[in-house]
Amino acid sequence: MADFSIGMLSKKTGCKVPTIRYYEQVGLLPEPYRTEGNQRRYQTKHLHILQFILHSRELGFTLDDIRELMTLSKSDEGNEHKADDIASRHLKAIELKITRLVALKTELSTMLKECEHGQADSCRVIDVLSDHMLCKGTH
Amino acid sequence: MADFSIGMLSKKTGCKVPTIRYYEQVGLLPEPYRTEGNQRRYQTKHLHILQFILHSRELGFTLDDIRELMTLSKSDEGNEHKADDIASRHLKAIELKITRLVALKTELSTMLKECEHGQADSCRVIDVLSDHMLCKGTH
DNA sequence: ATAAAATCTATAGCTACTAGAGGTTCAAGA
DNA sequence: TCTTGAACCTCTAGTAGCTATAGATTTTAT
Repeated sequence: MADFSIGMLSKKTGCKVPTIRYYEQVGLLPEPYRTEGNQRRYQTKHLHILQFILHSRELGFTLDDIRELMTLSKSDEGNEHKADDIASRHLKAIELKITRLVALKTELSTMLKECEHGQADSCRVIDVLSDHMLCKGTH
Repeated sequence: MADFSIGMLSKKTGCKVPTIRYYEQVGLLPEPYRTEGNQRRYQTKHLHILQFILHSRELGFTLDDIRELMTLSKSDEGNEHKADDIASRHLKAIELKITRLVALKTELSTMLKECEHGQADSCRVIDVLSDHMLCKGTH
């Protein structure tokens, strides 16, 4: 029931202390009250909000996205579609990233395999990087 | 044969002018000579080095990686394995990123699907984000 | 009462650029 | 040759999302 310090909030959430202060500074986490000695004291509501932020971050949402999602969740009905839009937009971005990374992975593995199969002193990593033409059609 | 301006180098490579100056500033691209009026004039060697940088960046190497790769390519033999190491390390990092992104993608799609199949006003995007327990086992 | 641990603010640093201000130089046409 | 406009110059500050440091204060435990 007792309110808790920033260190406790950090332990409960796994979020580093300076990061908590940073989220407050950029307006994501509401300012808690202070002790007479000016230290922050948090309540359950702060815990929930911080968890929301952290979970959204894990899912790759930007702080701006999160800001928007939070105002949506506070305001009246009819905003679900907006939250939906933000999430779908984000999903598309992630799919694109995956596609690109898989292509990179392929190119890198090819480069490394060529290296392995050559003679000991013919590793081509640097040569391949120097020469665009050696890329196997991924760009 | 003629040496060329920064704008020309930019056109030849697709790299923006301020970015070229930035690469010079951080020591990746050697300083070219200057005209009497203090403008940069590049030669073919700069073009090749910049292409090396850009290609490595496309493959997701950091500027520090690239710096290391470039010193390796300059120095004596026996360094191929180091270049190899950098590349394999990088490949592993990419594979990890892909795994994580695929998990994210799954979680996001699930979230969005739950939203679609519910009644019109029961979109759960915000609720799911608020509650860690609703994640389907991806963390 | 004291000492250690935790907290406070403020500032600077990180990556890899990008944008802007305010001034100079170059190249081409008249 | 002169002029004009595009391209160039340097320098500073801003972006995202923190992290690290310094130096001072407060809280907690003994």
